[in-house]
Amino acid sequence: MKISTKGRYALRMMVELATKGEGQYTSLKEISKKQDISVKYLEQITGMLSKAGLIKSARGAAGGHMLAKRPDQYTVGDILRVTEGSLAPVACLDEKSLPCERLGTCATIELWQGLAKVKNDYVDGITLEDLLNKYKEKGGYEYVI
Amino acid sequence: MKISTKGRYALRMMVELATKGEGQYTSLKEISKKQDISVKYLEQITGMLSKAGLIKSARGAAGGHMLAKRPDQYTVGDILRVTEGSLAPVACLDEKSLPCERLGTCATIELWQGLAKVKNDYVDGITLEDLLNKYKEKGGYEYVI
DNA sequence: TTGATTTCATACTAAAGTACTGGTATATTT
DNA sequence: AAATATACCAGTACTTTAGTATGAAATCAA
Repeated sequence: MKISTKGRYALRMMVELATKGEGQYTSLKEISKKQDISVKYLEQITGMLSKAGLIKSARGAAGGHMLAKRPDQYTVGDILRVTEGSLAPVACLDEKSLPCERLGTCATIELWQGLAKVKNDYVDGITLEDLLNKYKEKGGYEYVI
Repeated sequence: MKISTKGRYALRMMVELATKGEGQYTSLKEISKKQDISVKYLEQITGMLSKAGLIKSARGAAGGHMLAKRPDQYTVGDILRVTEGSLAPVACLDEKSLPCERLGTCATIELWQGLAKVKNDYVDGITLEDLLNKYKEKGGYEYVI
């Protein structure tokens, strides 16, 4: 019942990207230093986010990654669902899952549907901008002139 | 981010125990048949529930398991926290965990605390009796005269 | 054009967690 | 004593997690 490092690191990386001005690329090397996560592992995460269209990436010497939208346009749910897969607490609620044969007499399906809903509603009520503001508040981001 | 079989089976078993009158033992053999879960695996789950005081168990020929309280006295959260451990989405929120060294600048701790709260509040708002009623509604429990 | 930098795409691996099964001991009823 | 039933401890196969390793491809600067 835990969020994996993929999802947690993805949020930390997105916050880091959000500290940069629009149209500016940030390299994984830099994020790796600031967030203490290996470049190689970050690459896997940017792969997911890039494929899902959440970030734009550019190769080469001056390349890196940048947000595809403004920080307030991302919810935490958007980012977690890409990196963690569905937030559903049971497999039978996943989109790709086969219908459960116990569904007819299942006493708990509404329970799980409800739990999925409160989780999704909660993470969709918080934006990347909210996280960025927390980060600034706590001084994790040094203001640069 | 999934509930494991331990938690799911525990709920199904508790519902099955709840169908029985007060003071009446149910054997794992019977639950195993009705819920199609191996007796051996159910043993592990009853072990946890028994240790936590959620059920009373008796060995011997007429033994089995029974609820320690009325169905409306259990929340789903009570049962899940025993079998799944904490519902916290990140390890640093677990009681026994060491304090996170990143806490000072962590932009996401409030996010995880909030998610833990909505999850716990939700599962604590549903009782075993609610599940039992669903089960009866759906005909999973045959009424015995 | 060469070299440095950076992403992209897989493959691999060690450790941990999940979902069980098996065997023995113990307790109770008949 | 025999049958029934849980309790407890161990083992095991499988999957997932959390990375690391290798190398190719693209871009830019000198």
